[in-house]
Amino acid sequence: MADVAAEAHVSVKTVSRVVNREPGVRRDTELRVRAVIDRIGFMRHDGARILRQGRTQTIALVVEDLANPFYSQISAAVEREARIRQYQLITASAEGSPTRERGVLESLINRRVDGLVVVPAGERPAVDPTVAASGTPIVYVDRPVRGQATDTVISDNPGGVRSAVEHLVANGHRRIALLGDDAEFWTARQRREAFVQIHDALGLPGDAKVSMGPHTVDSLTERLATWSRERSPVTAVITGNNRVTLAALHAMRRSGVEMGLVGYDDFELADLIEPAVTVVNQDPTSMGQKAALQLIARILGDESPAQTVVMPTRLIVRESGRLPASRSLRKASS
Amino acid sequence: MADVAAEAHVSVKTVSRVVNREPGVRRDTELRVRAVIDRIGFMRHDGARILRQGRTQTIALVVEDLANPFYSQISAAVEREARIRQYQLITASAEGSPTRERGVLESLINRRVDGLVVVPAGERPAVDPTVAASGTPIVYVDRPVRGQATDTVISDNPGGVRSAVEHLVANGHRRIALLGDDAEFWTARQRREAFVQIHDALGLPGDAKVSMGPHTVDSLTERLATWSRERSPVTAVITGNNRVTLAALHAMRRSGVEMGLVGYDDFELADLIEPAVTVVNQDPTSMGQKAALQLIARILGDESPAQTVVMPTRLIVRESGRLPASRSLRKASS
DNA sequence: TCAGTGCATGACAGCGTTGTCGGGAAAACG
DNA sequence: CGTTTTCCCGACAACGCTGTCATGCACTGA
Repeated sequence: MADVAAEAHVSVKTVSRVVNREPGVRRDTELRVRAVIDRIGFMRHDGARILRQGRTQTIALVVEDLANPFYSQISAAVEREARIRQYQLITASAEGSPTRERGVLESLINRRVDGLVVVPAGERPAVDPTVAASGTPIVYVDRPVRGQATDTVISDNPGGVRSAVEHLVANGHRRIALLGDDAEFWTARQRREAFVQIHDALGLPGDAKVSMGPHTVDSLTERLATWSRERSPVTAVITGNNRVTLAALHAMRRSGVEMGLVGYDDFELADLIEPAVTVVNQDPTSMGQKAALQLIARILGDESPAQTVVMPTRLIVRESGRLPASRSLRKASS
Repeated sequence: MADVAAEAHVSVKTVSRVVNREPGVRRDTELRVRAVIDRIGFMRHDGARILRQGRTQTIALVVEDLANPFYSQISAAVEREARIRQYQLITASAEGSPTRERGVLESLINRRVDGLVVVPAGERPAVDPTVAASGTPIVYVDRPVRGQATDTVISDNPGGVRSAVEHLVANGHRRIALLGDDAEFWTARQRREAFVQIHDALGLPGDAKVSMGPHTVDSLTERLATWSRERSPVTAVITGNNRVTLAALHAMRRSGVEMGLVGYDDFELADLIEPAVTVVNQDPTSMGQKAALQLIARILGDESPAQTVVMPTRLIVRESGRLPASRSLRKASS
């Protein structure tokens, strides 16, 4: 900027004014400055600008695994909202480790990001004290965090589970089991509790059968085989998220057991496998968008009380929820 | 930092030394400083540090659509390599628009990111002049860019297409067509050219049939119907990428035509749909990793000539490449 | 005892901007 | 024509940190 100033015979401040389109520069001076800028290819150094102004116009997103479609959709949505509002997005993944998450958060706060969208890793005692102390606005997504009230966007897990169970029941299933993901995850636990509660509320026979992860195709194959060999066999399972659904589908294919299935999380091609998989769809795009908007509102000074937004889920009915018998009927008639 | 210095009765420089674990601080001074740091919750302001040191320890990734699994895998890989080496990753999406891409790049350079990994959008005349002028190292992924030599990581499109065609031919197919994506994409064009060339080289009957995108399920349904009604009908198609594969699968399901299929890009559950889809697998994770490593090498001063890395593809043989007849045989015998 | 050596520490400048303020010239006004 | 207002513009400091260099002190060896 000093170079430009020298070349154009003005002060750095005037160059600054031109670059930022501030008023108070005569037309011809502006043109002169612009000419020099173009000639020597000057580009404003935003680092210095940030240091001076105290705002980074950057938000950060911390997730577990960017390659998981659920998170990548959230990520795409957050990036989009941020970009539209002139914020840049730093994405970081904690790979599910609270330790790494701590480090990542610290580093982001050192950078003075204006705000954070976080899918908290594993079990956490409370809002991270580092973050809390920094005063950086933060919005949690998918899983809440214990401790003082914070903005949170989660999806309606009990509602989703209920819709799944009710759908199976409506299709004649009575012995329904849950294949949850690792109970370390809050969502997995919440879905488990909802399942047990609804199972009992509906007066389904026996105790609610639940198997929590982590699952492998092998372990699931065995599990399903066991369940289907019981005196009153399980006829349908609900899978706790996209990972489990995938593994369960493989296990079913391998072992040949035919069970009803409702998966948590929609996925591409769910309608093309046989039978087409009925799912509880969470809307990660909306969740990401909602979180980003809420965060930016906070950054812009919104002081209203912390808010927990519960996003509705939607049951996408395909075929896997029917009784195997009725599925064959459909096939024959089509 | 000044506050800490005052409280601890040392100079800011000493605080700086402690914070950065520089040598030359007596043990007791260090402890005193640390105590103050903890007490008042000081956190280093990396913005200022960056301004002083000239290095941002940040790289940026520009892709088309973060929600597309192909890009989200690249993104996850780049983030991982970056994080391991203490770089942060800014992710930005250009949504396929060269204009937006220009803006995004400019903004990233203003931030003085240390390097860029870019999946260039659409058609581009050459290396972006803004970027070129800034001297920021850049690595292109998935598609090269015309103009001066630059580091590029692409996958072996001709090889991938050849393996697909050969596989289909080996399974008895002769009338093979290509469903490419939008010819605006370099990869789509390259795969088309490879297809035509191999088609002719193998002496397959007739002209190589090609239909480029953008495709919809509707348009594909019609296209496939037309092809299968010809005097010598097309018996197998190759789809140009994951998007097209998905649409084609839906179209096939809807129209009931039975054709051989080899898809470009592997996808989850490809093995569970009926018939299991044979694919040409590119390895986005390796591509992202390779690109990140190359970029960081450049940042660290690697001056060797620009390099184009061609990543091999791998044909994952499942069932969709067989002739429909032999597929039924398999089903009956299993 | 004195010069020489090494270590711990501090003063200072400067990274590239922008906010504040003040000054001078031109324009407007009485 | 003198005075006030308006408009442009520049000087300067400061954002928070770190690299350089200087300083002072303790210790060593002759």
